[in-house]
Amino acid sequence: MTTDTGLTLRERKKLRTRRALVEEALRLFTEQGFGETTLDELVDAVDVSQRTFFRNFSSKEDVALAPEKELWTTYLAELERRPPGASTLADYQDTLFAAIGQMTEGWERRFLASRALCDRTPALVAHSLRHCSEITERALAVVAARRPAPDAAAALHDRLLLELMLAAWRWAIGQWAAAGEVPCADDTTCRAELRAHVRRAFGAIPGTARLACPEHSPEHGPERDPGHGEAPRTASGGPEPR
Amino acid sequence: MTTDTGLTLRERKKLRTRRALVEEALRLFTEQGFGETTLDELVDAVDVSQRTFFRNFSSKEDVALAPEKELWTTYLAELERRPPGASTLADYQDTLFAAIGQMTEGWERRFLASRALCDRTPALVAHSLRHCSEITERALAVVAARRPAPDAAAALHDRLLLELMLAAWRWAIGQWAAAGEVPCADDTTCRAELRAHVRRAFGAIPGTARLACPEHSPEHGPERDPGHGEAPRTASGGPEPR
DNA sequence: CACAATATGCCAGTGACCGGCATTAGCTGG
DNA sequence: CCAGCTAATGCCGGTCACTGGCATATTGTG
Repeated sequence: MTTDTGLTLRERKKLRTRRALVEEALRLFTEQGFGETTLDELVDAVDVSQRTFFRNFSSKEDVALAPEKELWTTYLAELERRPPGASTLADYQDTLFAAIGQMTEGWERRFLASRALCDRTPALVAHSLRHCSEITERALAVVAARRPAPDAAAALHDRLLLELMLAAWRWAIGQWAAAGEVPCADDTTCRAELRAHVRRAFGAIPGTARLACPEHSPEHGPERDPGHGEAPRTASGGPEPR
Repeated sequence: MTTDTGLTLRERKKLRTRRALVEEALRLFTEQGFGETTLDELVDAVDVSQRTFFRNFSSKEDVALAPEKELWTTYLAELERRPPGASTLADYQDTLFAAIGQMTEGWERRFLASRALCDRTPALVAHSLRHCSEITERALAVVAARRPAPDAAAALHDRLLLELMLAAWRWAIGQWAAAGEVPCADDTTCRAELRAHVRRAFGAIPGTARLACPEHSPEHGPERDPGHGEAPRTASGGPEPR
């Protein structure tokens, strides 16, 4: 948990309005919908001008996704701060947990609200995914800076591993949100449950990985019929079909 | 390649303006930028009203991403049409190749233009990723309909495999675009190169998969220092710390 | 206290997007 | 060939997100 000490008065003031905007935005969007809430309503409720809003957030979507951005900004900082590890899944998970631990109070509530909004609002999904992809690029840059990929294949591996992790993350928060519809007892247990979901999702990755290797037995869904009549013709490795 | 025969005159006319809009949009956006081109410029160039534009496309971004949508719509149709296979990576690749084969003439040129625009325009990235995620959901629904996942873990595996595939796809078209800056000799070879890139990217997935298994040796980046002093404490598999 | 640096508010503009309504153009049965 | 139907289109007005310019206020500093 970070605190505000060491900030100048002006900065604290700005931070206060910023937080008020996030809080009020999540409240309004949740109550009456994202598209149904105008910016004027929001800024009137917080009693600031539109100009001020746009100096704090780049768009209407931005404020709704503030909790998500907060996490990933911290994640990147943490990734850069940490000693260069092997950049494995376990490393990524550690870094993620560290970032989660640094979130300010009430973050889990805000984040869940933000996520629920995403589920209702396609425009928010788009912005969220874009943000994710930007994080991916930046994280890849960090990893590449300390351990340059020897060739294109290695670079692809790094990227796929990261995307795999993000997919697992998305799954985890999906599960978390589904279980968290009924509000948690308190913030601490709520956050602990998030960690548990993340652990579970990350733990499933090796299984998927094994599944992706065609040479290994699929071992999943034994009820399948491998000898199907009109089986899909094998495409990988065959000669170039015009 | 699909042809227009069997369509009524009205439908052909509509299709013509639709295509003209895509063509002109890609041209204008490429020449003077996405944000710098107003809708009025576009519709004036094609000589239709804004109203007509919005009956063909849901947004300004939509028209810029039309080639991408064309591919994935065909992909989904193809996925549903095909006999239920094992839903492996090879299946997905086959389906993808089939969809690529059905694209209309000049698709590769349009698609590359659209992609180049994405690289320049964050807003387009957002919409593109959202579209991808929608395709993922629909594809998962198709797969689940014919082979319901026995449990949550299996469902997660299905999802991760699909996301892995899409990540590989994005990588492949990235490579394709990079190589295709210098225009291809002709459309056929251009498309053949795309297939080659996809094959290569998909082929790399098992390697990544192996990498994601912690029990296997990393085998990639032997210059690493595994015995680092402040090694990250193991996170996966430990007892649940409440 | 004077002065510099920001933050803020106000305002007018631009452009995407969406309704309603009249008009036109392609379809269809006689 | 014509009348009637349907669907596509154009026109128009309105809403709203977002931007830039400029004056004002508030805070940090010597």
